[in-house]
Formats: sequence, C-alpha cells, structure tokens
Amino acid sequence: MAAAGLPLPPGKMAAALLAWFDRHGRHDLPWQHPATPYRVWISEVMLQQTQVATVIPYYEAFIARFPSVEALAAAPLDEVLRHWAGLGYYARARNLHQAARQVVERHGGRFPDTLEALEALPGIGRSTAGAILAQAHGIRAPILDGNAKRVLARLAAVEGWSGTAAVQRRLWELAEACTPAARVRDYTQAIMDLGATVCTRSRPACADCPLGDGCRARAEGRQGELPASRPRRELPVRRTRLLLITDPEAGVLLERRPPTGIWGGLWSLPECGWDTDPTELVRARYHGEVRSWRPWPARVHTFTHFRLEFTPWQGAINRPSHWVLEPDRTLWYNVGLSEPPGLAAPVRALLEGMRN
DNA sequence: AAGCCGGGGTG
DNA sequence: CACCCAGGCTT
Repeated sequence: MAAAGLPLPPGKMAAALLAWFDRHGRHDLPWQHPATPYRVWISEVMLQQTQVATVIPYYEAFIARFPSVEALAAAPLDEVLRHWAGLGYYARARNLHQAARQVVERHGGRFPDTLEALEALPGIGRSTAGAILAQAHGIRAPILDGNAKRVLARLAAVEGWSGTAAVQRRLWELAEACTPAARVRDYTQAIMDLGATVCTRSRPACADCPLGDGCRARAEGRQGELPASRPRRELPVRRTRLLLITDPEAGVLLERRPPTGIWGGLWSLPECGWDTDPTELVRARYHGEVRSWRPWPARVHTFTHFRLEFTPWQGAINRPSHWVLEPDRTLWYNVGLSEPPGLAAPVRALLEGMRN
C-alpha cells in the first residue's frame, strides 16, 4: 500500500492528474489570467459553496468595480454588498471587505504568503488559504474543497461523512500527501477540475478518469456510495397510543383512517393521543366499556418526514355485542380467522406478532 | 460537534 | 422534494 492508504504512490497520482489537466483541465477561467493574489482571493471566496457558472458573471462585475485590494478597502460596505446581492452567504461579502482593510492596513496592501497570516483574515479558512498560496504564490499547500474531498475519498475509499472531525482529518492527510511541490498551481486546479467534470457526485465518468487504475472506490465498484453523504437530519418524533381493544371471541377492534393524512383510508387501530383519556374515548365513540388497560412496549415507524412512536394500549372488554360501531368505519377483526383488511404496515406487524 | 448562512442546479 | 455545491464562523 502506498502512503496514507492511497492505492498508488502520491507522485504517480499527481503526475497522472497533471497530464490529464494539460489536455482536459480548465485553463480559461476569468481568475486564472492573471492569477494575482487579489483576484484568486476574490474568486475563492465567491466560489465557497457556489458553483463556477454562477460565480463568473459576479466575478467579472466585482473585479471591474473593485480592481484592487485598495479599491475594495476604500469602498463603502453597501457598495460591496450591492455587488454581492444574489450570490448568497452575505457574511462572505462583509468578511471580504473587512479583510481588504486589514490587508491594506496591516500588510501594506501586499497579500500575506503564509498559511497562518492568511487564515487570520476573516473569511479565509484552511482550504481557501491553501488555494491562495498554491494558485497565486506557487507555494505548496493542500486544498480541501468539495471537489478534492470527493476525489480523495473515492481514491482511498475513505469511509464516513466528511463532516466529522475524524474523516476531515483523514482527508487533509490525503490532500497533504498528494499535493506535489512542482506545478502546485496546476495540480490544485487539476484536482478541482477532475472533481467538477469527471469525478462528479453522481454518475462519475470513471472511463475518462486518469486515476482509474488507482482508485479504490472504482476497483470496489463503490463510486455510488463514496463519499458517504451527510446523515439525514433526525426526523421529528410524534408519539401517540394505538388502542388494542381485544375480545376473546370478537377479535381486535379496527378503525379506518380518515381519507387524508397518514395511512389515509387504511385500516388501523383507534388512535388515542396522550392527552386523551382512552376510557372516555371508547365511551364517546363506541358506547363501550373497557375493564382494564395494559400498555405494551412502544414501537417505532418511520415515514419520510417524521418518526411515529406508538404505544399499543391494550384494553380488555366484556360484552362486545353492546358496542355501537359505524359499519364502514369500524370492524372486529379476528386475527388468523378472517382475511385481513388493508392494514397499515406497523399495525399488521403488531397483529402478526400477536399470533405467536 | 452542530447550527447557520442562501441562491441555484440536479436527479 | 431532497440533496449538494470551489466553506467558514459561531455557539
């Protein structure tokens, strides 16, 4: 195994990537000519969480209005924000303005050329600082933007979501190991171009990839599952009770769900929220009496937009013949004897479990 | 570690 | 509609 878990030596990786870049990379982006620190900086900040095609027109207008860091520092913030309007993440514009003033006041208008000094400027984190060093100053420094993350995660088959500290650390390790000293400008552009045009999030064009032979994700056929996507945000939980009213002879009382809402039109158990007295509900709705209630262990069912946690609330009764049921809305179902009606899945599972 | 910022593109 | 994008800052 090559360094840092890469399936190929970093030198080979960089060489293959650079050869590909010469033929297929993007060489005509507005901020590449000339790639001054100021122009690279503006582009990098605009490109944070924003796609190239969206950025280009904003970039042209911004540079035309604020051609230098001095011009930007001297401009009123409102003017800067006006040129940012529509790009989103407006803190970027405020930070840009603030950083321009710091560069003029503390660095005499010269952009710093160390990671530490760059990261001290508002709106410049580790990746943006690395990009400025590499692309504007030609100094070897790794970047780790969304493109590089995707390429590296697939190349070395890095497990887990890049939002966690451990995966982040691992990816920075890989980025550090892969970044070459020679042609670091081109390499930095190359890994982003590869991620943007070949190693795309969905349907990557692996057949066109210069790293094809050395990619673990491809070798394992796991391009689709790497890098792991952000875990779905925890779904809101709704808790309720489902009344499991049973009679030895009649069976279980089922009730049809209203036509809209969850399980619309399906058969389920009567629902009784935690703020409702089940005994009163049964009296009011069925003119029935329940001798005793007994809770069962809660069960969980997941919908696309929320999680339902329901507690089966078993009620024993004496004389089901006295209950008044609306024919099309309520029925006694004898588990195992009659054909089951269209049941909500978790209810079917619950009743299925009762037979055993 | 998690939340937040945001308009736009994509399956 | 859900998810993601050339991330960084705050809590």
